[in-house]
Amino acid sequence: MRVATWNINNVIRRLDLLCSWLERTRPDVVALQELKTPTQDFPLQRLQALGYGCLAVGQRTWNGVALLARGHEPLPVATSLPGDAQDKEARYVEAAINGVLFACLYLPNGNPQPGPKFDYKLRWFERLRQRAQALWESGQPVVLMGDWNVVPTDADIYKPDTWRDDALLQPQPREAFAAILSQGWTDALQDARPKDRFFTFWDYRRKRWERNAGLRIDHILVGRSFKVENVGVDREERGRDNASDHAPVWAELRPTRSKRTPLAAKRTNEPDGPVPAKRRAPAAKSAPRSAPKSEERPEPLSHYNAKRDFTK
DNA sequence: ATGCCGAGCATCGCTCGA
Repeated sequence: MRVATWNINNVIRRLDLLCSWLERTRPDVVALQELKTPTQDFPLQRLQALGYGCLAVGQRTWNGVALLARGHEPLPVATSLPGDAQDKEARYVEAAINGVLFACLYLPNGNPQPGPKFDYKLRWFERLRQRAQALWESGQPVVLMGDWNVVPTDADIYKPDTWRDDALLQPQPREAFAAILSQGWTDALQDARPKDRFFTFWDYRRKRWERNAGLRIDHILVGRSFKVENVGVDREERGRDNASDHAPVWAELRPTRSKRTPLAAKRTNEPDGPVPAKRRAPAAKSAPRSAPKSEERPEPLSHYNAKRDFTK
């Protein structure tokens, strides 16, 4: 299963680029952020024509998130992040797709800091931490992906000192990101290719793309039901005319366990954390990089996901 | 400290993003 996240920076303006990328790379599930369009203006028909079911949560001018699923209609689970009924910004959507729970998130940027926007970022991050904890404990197959607006370490930016006062590098959001990872999630890019340095965002200003002055702020976090087989950043998308300032981040995931294992894990009270190697499925060293066959995917859990409201 | 780019809109100048 190939999953991807892309801050598209206006889905209407970027629609031709998005469709071209979908046709070339054929991801199974895509998380989009910064749609910058009301839900009713989301380009549903163009994406459906490419075989994608869509769940969009839009908003005029700013924000907006969507989940796209090739050959499936995403089953809505949540259209906002629990924990603050006053928060009206379209930054979170969750759906069950072919038996896997996907969250698409657009974390507040937080600049300038300190200030009310940074406070909002920290509160939002804490709500996300609690949500991620609940999803981890559900035992379901889960993938969290989006624009997290956090540079996890100084190795994830071209020159940290020029950004030292920026909200993306502050200790508090970095600690919040680390706290979510410590629940047991795998940071797909970091885990699969720890020696490589990836950037996912290059500011339009100061020729930062031309200078490869980038940041890694778009992340795919994978639950214990999957092994990360391959990852990448489609950098060429950032270099195109009329491009978003972010590039797509993708990961190839392979189920690690049988369809019953999440429930078995709950019965045995397995503690949170990485799954011991002996309990993983055998490493698929010779496995092809293409998407797994349908019979290798987890059993659909729609009967479970569709009826359970995770927002309560 | 500022504008640098790209975009929206209470549009020809401001705000926002990151």
